Amino acid sequence: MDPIAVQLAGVDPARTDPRVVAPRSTDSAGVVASLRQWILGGRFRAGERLAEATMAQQLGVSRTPVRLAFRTLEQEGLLQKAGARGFLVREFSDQDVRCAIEVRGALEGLAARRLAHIGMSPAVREQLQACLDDAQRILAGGQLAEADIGPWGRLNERFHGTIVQAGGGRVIADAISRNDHLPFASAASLVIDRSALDREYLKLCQAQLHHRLVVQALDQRDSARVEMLMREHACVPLQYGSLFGLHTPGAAFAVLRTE
Amino acid sequence: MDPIAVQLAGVDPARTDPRVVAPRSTDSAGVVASLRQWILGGRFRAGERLAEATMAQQLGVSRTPVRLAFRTLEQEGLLQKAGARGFLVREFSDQDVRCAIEVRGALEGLAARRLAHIGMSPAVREQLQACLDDAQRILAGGQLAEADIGPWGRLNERFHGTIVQAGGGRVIADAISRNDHLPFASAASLVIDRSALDREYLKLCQAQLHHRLVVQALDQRDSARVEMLMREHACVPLQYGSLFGLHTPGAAFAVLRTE
DNA sequence: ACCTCTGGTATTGGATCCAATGGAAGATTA
DNA sequence: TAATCTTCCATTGGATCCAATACCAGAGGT
Repeated sequence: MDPIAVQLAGVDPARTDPRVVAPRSTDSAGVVASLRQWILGGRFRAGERLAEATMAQQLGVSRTPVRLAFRTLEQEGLLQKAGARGFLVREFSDQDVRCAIEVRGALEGLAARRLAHIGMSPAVREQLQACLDDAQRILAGGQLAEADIGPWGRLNERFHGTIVQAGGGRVIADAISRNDHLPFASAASLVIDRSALDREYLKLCQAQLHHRLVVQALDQRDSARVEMLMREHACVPLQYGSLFGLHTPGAAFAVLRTE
Repeated sequence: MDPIAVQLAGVDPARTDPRVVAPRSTDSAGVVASLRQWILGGRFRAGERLAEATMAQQLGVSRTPVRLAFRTLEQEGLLQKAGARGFLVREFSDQDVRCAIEVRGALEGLAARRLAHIGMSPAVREQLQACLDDAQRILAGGQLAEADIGPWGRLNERFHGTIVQAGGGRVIADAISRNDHLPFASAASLVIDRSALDREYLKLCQAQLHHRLVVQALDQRDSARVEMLMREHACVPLQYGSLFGLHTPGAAFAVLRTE
C-alpha cells in the first residue's frame, strides 16, 4: 500500500443514477465516468495525448461515445485540445489544486452569504441541524473507524449541498459542480489518510467545528462572517494535504488513486 | 428599435480564431457558436425543447455536430437534459442573472486578491496602465460615441483578462470562462443602451474609476481591498441593468438580442 | 366513462463509412 | 550534409445507417 494512500469519499458515480447498478463502460455516461476515473486515477501520464480510437478500443465501445466524452472532459478541464490532433491530459500543479480549492471556498462562501442574507427556511435549518447531529454521532466515539469514512463523506456533502442549494440556486450550484471535477476541489472528496486515522479524526473535528460555526453565523444572519467561515473551511484539506506532499510527479493525480 | 435595445460589446466569436473569417455553421465550433447565439438571441422560448434533427436541418449540417454542440451547451448551462428525450432551453430568472454576475465578481475578486498577494510583474503593471490610458482617451471626449463601444469592450476585456491571467492562473480563468457563457456574466458583455449614450458615458466613467482604484490597490499590495473592489465592480452592470427591467418574459434572453 | 394495455412512431444513441487534414518520414537538390 | 519538398499515413470530423427506447394514441376491457 502506498504510504500516502488516500480515499475519495462521498458518492460514487453509480449511486447517482439508481438504474445503473455498476458503472458500465458501454454507456455514454459510463464512458465519461470511466475516463474521468482513469485520468484522476493516474492511469495516464500528465500531458499524455489520448487518441479516440485507442480509448474506444480499451473501453470496448465505438469512437462516437468517446468523442462525446472527450468534449465533456474538456469542458470539465481534465483534458485540453492539442491543436487539431486529439486531446492532452491536463497536468495540475500544486498551485492549480490550491486554486481549485480557493474557488470552491469563494463560491460556497458566496452561497452562504446569500443564504444568511435571505434567511434560512425552517426546512433548511432542520437539514443542517441533522447533519450536525449525524456528525456528532460519528465523532462521539472519540476516534475514527474505517466504516465512518463513507457516512462522513455523505453528510459532509449534504451539508454543503444544502447551503449551496438554498443560498446560491442553480447558477452557483452549477459553477461549483463544474469546479468539483477538478482534483481535490469537491466537498465530497475528503482526502483520508487511512494509515493515520487518529490524525484524521482531529481533522474531522476541526471540520465539524467549522460546520457548527457556519450554522451559528447563519442563525445570526451574519452574512460577512459566514462567508469568511466558509472560505476558511474550504482550506482545511489544503492545510493538511500540504503536510504530506500532495503532488506526485509522473502520474497525473497519483494521490487521488482510490486504490 | 426596441426601447431597451442593447448591444453585446467585446470580441465576437469570429475574432477568436483568426483562420475563420465568418462564423460558418458548417463547422463543429461554428455550430456551437450559432446555437449559443440563437439561444441567447431569444430565438427559442424559455423551456422550449430542442430536437437534434430539427437543429441539424436548420443549421444545414448532420446530426453529429449538433449532438456534440448540445453536450457542450449543456456543460455551459444554456441547455439542460429533458429526461431521456432531448434538451430544454434553460430559462434564467433575474435572480440567476444576478447570481452569475456575483459569481464573476467572486472569482475575479479572488484572482485580484492573489495577484495583489504575489505582486504584479512589470509587464502586467504596464498592460494594466495601457488599459487605463486607452480608456482615458476614450472618455476624454466628454461623451460616448457609437464607435467607442467596440474599443471599450475590448480594453475592458483586456483589463479583466490580464488580472485573471496573472493572479488566478488557468483554473480560475477556466472557472470564469465557464461562467461567462451565461447571459450578462461576461466582462466582455457590456450592456450598452444606445438610445441613452449620455447615461452610458457616466456608467463607463464609473467603471474607469473602479479600474483605477483596482490598480491603485494592486500597487499597494492591498489584497483585501482589491478583492472587495473587484466584487463591487462586477455589480456595475447589475445596478444599471435593474433600472430598466432586465428580464423580458417570452424570449429566453430578449435583452441580449444583438439586433 | 375511465383506466389499461398494446402497438406505432418519433427521437436519441451507437457503429461504421468516407472525406479532410496535419504530421512524419523519406527523397531530392543545393 | 542540410534544407526543403513531396508523398504517405495516422487521426479526426461529418454523414449515414441501424438498434433501442420512450412517448403517444387508439382500442379494448372494466
